[in-house]
Amino acid sequence: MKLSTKGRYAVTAMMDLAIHDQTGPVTLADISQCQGISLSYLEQLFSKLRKEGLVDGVRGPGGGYRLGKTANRISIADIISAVDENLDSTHCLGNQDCHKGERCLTHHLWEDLSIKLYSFLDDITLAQFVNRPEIKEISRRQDTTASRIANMFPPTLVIN
Amino acid sequence: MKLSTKGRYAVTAMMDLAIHDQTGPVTLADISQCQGISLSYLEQLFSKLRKEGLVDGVRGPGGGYRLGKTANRISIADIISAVDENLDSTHCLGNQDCHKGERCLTHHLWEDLSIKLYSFLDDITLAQFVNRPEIKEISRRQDTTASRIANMFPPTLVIN
DNA sequence: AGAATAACCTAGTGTTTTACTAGGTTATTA
DNA sequence: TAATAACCTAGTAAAACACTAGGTTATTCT
Repeated sequence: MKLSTKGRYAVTAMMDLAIHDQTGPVTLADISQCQGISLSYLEQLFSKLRKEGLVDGVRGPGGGYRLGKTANRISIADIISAVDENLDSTHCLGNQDCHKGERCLTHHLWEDLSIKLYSFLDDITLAQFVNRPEIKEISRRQDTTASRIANMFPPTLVIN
Repeated sequence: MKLSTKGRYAVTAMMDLAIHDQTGPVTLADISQCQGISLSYLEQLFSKLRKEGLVDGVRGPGGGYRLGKTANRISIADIISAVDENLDSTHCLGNQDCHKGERCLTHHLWEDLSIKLYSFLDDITLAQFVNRPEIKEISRRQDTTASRIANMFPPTLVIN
């Protein structure tokens, strides 16, 4: 389980899709402009998301991307795992010389932590973000100004 | 909140210190050999850990590093924050052109998730790993072989 | 049918981060 | 006084990140 800017890009982009799930597909050009990520980089990320079945691509005018499953079946862990290569090279590599055994000990402890973290992120779904009434309202109307939304969303929110 | 191999190195090294907290300081040379990380790289990581007060360095023969606080006051989040630069550049940079406001929306949603993740990792302390009876036994005796420990620690463990 | 759209694909590139090497100095212990 | 091990700095190879540039395919609208 790795967590970097790349994962954040993917998650926020998926949030965008989830918000507009009822409205229709979202183009990568829109996400690119809104979130300040290069179009081609987004395409690469979405290629991986698509291979994992997290999004569906719709070609042609009026097309874009939409969620590949319902929002409550897409977890944050799903998204991050999809874009990170995640070779998971945590398995004892060349540690046979560890006479006291601490290597394997800390390795197991880390693996345990890693599993707990994954479970944590796997229990958080896109639906938990989108099914809040304030957000539903925003996804319904398209003409909302940024300032109004900023008022509706103070810096700190509480999920669930 | 970033999570990478670097963070894992720091966490597992700190677990090592926690395990030997009663026994005495642990040298970076030992950790380097056991965990397969270069000594100088460890020194750089521990320089940051030291600046955050998470470890104390003991010079000279018989020296090494020990925990800077009690294990129950050192969280995983503390350790990861210490070694990652963590400029936290998630704050709306050049997104004023976002006419529909989705950028700020997803930004807040991500920030919320980020806070939840931090809280999660901040609630897990080194003590939770070390205070288990099996591990206490291991830290008591020094002659334990790796195979015996491997038997004591199946791949999947459950914390708390 | 033709033009526009937008997904989809590949190769290459600058930048940053990662992890390491190599050299040192200081403090402590035997 | 010699050995130890923290502590420090500079430089570097490799990987990951994020982007540019060029295309192709499928779909929709005129």
